[in-house]
Amino acid sequence: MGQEPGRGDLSYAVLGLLSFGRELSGYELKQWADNLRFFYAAPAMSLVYTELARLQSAGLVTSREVPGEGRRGARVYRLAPAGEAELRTWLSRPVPPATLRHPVALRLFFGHLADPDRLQAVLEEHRARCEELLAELDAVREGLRDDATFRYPALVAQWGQRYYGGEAAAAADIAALLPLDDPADLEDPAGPAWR
Amino acid sequence: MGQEPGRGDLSYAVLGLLSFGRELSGYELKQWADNLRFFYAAPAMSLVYTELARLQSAGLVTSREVPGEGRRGARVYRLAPAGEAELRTWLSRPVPPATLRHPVALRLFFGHLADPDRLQAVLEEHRARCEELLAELDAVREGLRDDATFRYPALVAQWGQRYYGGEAAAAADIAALLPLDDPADLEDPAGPAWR
DNA sequence: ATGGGCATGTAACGAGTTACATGATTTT
DNA sequence: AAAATCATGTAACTCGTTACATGCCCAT
Repeated sequence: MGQEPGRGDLSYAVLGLLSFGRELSGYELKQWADNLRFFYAAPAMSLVYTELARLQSAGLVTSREVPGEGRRGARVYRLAPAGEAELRTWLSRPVPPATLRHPVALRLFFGHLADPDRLQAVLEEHRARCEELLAELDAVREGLRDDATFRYPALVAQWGQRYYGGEAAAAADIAALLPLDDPADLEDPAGPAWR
Repeated sequence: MGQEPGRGDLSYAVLGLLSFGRELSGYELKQWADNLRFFYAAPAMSLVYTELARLQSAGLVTSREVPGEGRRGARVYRLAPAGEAELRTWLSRPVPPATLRHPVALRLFFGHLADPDRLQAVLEEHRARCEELLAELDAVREGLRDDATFRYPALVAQWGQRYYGGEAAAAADIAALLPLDDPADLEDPAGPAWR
């Protein structure tokens, strides 16, 4: 009896990364999977390996040994027809709601307890982090450009730039509204600084 | 020896919800906690109860029985001084990175495997969901208006409207770019439809 | 020789969920 | 009479994580 494949989205992400026509080792697949970090939690190394084993025993991927010239050999995985079929049905199934865990927003929610300077620093840190991700996304898009195979990943990267650009701008605008000692700041339903 | 309090942010969220000066039962606290859903996963009912018990045995909250007139009595919780101190030190500690799990983006990433109509439907569904949340946030802000106690929560709600407004717009703009059969769509580094 | 990249896995743990269990009171 | 709301809790489980364990090859 084969291992059940995990049915979380991350499971399908691992499978999906094999759908671009490349054979990948677990190690390589993990590098690719790290690009998911912009919009989804990247799977841990250990998860990639356990997931690949599961997918293989479910018949969704095949693997073969590649003796390494010089370096250590590796086991590389390839998407099986059953795996592609599984991916297609996955894409036709209902999409779970997006989940966001935004520790900065959570802290802002309890801003009445925080040192105003600290709150500023938290927002600024967040803004800076978003700018970093923006730069990383630039690099990703640069690497994806001109390869039609990755049109959809490139589109997602483009979406990500918009997303993190928005986050950075929001952090800056909110920082400009603090400290919130004057309740009048909130009178305009759309807020004073944007819209 | 008291139970260790959980050290996840959700643990502090439960504690923080008692920092607005109200005494709350576990049940009531859960209603309040549901407002966190816009920017953080709302804790399950069962978590609220177990967390309150932990917080109490750690001395961060106190509780008392309230006999119910007519309806069933309840145990209500109040923030203890040690709990407020704990919240303040929490707010001074490093903020973990935001984590986003965006199943729609994940599916778009593997768009080359999907039926184009299905992809459109997924984006439209996401857009509609964002509009719903936008409306819910309107109601939340309406309820929070005029109460200076909740200035920061109101600010977060305002941020949330900006956030979900951006998400809805992005979903619509991306839908307009599909299907991605012409790689020329991606030639402009900033994208054709925005910036 | 030290550290980093390649390469693979196991074991323990954690933070949270869903499912289950119970029961009064109120509204439809 | 049924369904919703108020009210509280336990138990099982899931989806991951971090920590641990191993070992080769290459550059500094």
